Amino acid sequence: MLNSHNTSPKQKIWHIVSIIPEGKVSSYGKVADLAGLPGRARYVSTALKAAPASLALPWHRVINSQGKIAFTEGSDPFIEQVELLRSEGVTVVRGRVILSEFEWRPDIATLVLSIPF
DNA sequence: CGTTTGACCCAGC
DNA sequence: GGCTGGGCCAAAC
Repeated sequence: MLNSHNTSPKQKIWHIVSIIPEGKVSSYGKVADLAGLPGRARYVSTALKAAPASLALPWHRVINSQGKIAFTEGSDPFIEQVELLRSEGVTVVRGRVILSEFEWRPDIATLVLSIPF
């Protein structure tokens, strides 16, 4: 068995976020699901906030289930997220991303092989 | 300690 | 599209 017992919930979340491809986005709830924490979307935001900068996570690729940026519109982090997304080719209109076009849809096999827990 | 907060989500109007 | 109520629960107070 893999090391599921020594991987903390935060580490699992950080790992899932780390494998979201450039130019794609995922949602808090989806990240929670993939990390084995269904129903814990809220905790994903907590974990991202607590993530060490040294991990250099692509946190900007995580938005809400409606395709919208979760930060208050016009706030500094909101603006930063829009810029980061646009810099990698993701279209953002009024704080929203068209999920049908940019949502990350990993195939199961690739996903399993890229998750160490 | 008890209470509130929050980068959330979904079903059901 | 919007609003509500309920679920979620670690962190911050």
